[in-house]
Amino acid sequence: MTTTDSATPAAAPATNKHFIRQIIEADIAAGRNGGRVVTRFPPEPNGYLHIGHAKAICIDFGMAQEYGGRCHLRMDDTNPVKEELEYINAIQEDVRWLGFDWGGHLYHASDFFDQMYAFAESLIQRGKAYVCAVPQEEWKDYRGVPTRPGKESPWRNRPPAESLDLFRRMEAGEFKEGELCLRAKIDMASPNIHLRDPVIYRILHAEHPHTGAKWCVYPMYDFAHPLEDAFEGVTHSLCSIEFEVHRPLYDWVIENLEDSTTTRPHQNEFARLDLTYTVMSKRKLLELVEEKLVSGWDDPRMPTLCGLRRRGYTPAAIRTFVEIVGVTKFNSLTDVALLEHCIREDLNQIALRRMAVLKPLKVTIENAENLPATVAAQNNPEDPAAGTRQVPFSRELLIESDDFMEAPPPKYFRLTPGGSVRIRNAGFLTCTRVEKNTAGEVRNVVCRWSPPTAELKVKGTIHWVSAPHAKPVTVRLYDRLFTVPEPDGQEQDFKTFLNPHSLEQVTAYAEPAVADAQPGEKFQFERVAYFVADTVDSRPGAPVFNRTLPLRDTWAKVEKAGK
RNA sequence: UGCCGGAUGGUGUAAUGGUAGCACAACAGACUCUGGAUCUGUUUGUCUAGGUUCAAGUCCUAGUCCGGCAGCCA
Repeated sequence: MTTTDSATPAAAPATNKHFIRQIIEADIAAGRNGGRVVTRFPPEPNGYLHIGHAKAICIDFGMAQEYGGRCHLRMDDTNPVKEELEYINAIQEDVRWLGFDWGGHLYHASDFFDQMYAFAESLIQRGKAYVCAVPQEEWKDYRGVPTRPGKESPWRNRPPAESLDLFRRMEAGEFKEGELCLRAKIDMASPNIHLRDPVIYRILHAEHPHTGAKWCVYPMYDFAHPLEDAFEGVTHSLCSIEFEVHRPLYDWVIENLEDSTTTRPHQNEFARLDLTYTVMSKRKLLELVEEKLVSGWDDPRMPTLCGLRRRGYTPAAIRTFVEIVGVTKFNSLTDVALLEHCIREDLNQIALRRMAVLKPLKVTIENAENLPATVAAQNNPEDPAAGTRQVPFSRELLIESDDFMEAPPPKYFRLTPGGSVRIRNAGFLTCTRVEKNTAGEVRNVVCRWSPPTAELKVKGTIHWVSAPHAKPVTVRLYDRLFTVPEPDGQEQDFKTFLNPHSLEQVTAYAEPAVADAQPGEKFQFERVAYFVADTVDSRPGAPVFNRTLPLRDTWAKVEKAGK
């Protein structure tokens, strides 16, 4: 966690009354569940959270906040084969970083394994579930396909007492994985496959990260999820649209719950977030990590929350982004430019300004008699409260090599032979001559300096650092991870579209104040880009900077258009 | 070809029978000690065909296209 990300426990202000808000308001108005609003964010701890999860988090926690309710964080750990403790901790850190608080309401699906097991027995006793011995290879055949009904298992009408006995022996560990399973007895002819006697408990001889060796039978998602919601008193179970077809089963479980005192939760579905120039599936992100195409889950190019955090994104920007994107059932693809807009807007307000030169060119001042030793510079013109600092000045400066051109194109406002330019916070430079190396390259731009009071008419301002005072710092220039808007869904593998230039490391020369940057601190290197001091590789006095994203560059556009 | 969803500018969304609006992007201009920021303006849209109505993005009918569902994953 960084020092400058103040985790404001508030969602972005509501911009529109989307359908989830409408549903909740109608429920409150109708007095359903006593007008209470309880939501939950239920990640499976089998991977790191990404920007897509951020949408769900902002909705789940945001709705609870907005309507005076609460939101539970729940680890959906019903499959010990895939889940790990490492993820459980990372998930909590990420949700907290995003600015949300679950109070004392941290749950695990596994907290309710006893109750779930008891409920399963109850279903058996009521003839609503049975132990099935159809082997997995044959089950496909029994289940049928969406267009054709399935056929009933030969064990479907096994007496409850027999099923109960077998189920208890399953629980006792008497059977191998896959040998038996517990199914709900619903309707093998249903057009909804999820209602064709779905498996609700399976045998898994696996150590569970939370319950250890206590169980060898584990509930399936479709059975466990509605129960978790009911047991926790969740009123609004908000999830993504691929669960829409599961809703009848969700309702079946809830309706068969005998305890009428529990809350009656309802499931509502919204579309997932998808972004251009990235991939979002856990599988593909894992692939990038495992094949070392990125440095890890927190590589600043990754769309994971830890990656975005390390890249310099702020929680506020992500929350605003999610609010702007909105909530619908339409499967959309959001332009990553919108996310970039949100982070630019936030960073513009909060990032301290500094000067740093990425591709240095030497400037020598010929009239060195009356130079100031330092000049004052505002830390953030957008925020006067950020104060000012003194920046050392001298007769030898470094400027950006792009800021000098011997033969400038039209509308070039920077330094040119015989021309003048303003240097940020420190007066003006007028180029009197240049010195070149034997290859004919400009190595030194000799200038006459004029104080700020000179009021020279210039169109441009450039940044600079004093050469003898400059601190070399490592700077990582990150760019989009992929070269095409939709690396997914192409004919070729998504990895063929990896951007070979997504990371370029250079040494920049910065004003001295930059050396004191604390890990996680955010800056704008004026006229260049927003940067964050890396939380992993920075050392005291030797920060490493990650480029969050470049400043808008109108000149680059003009230049490109001219070509 | 079964079931469940969905379709509004390039992108994301709003309008809940009454002037199709907002944001991003793009483009043009103003301003500026960041070619940043800010401000102004411009371009571009209701999937199709019928119907109801004084009035339809919205309601009805038929179609088209897109997404999801056939793990003892979540």
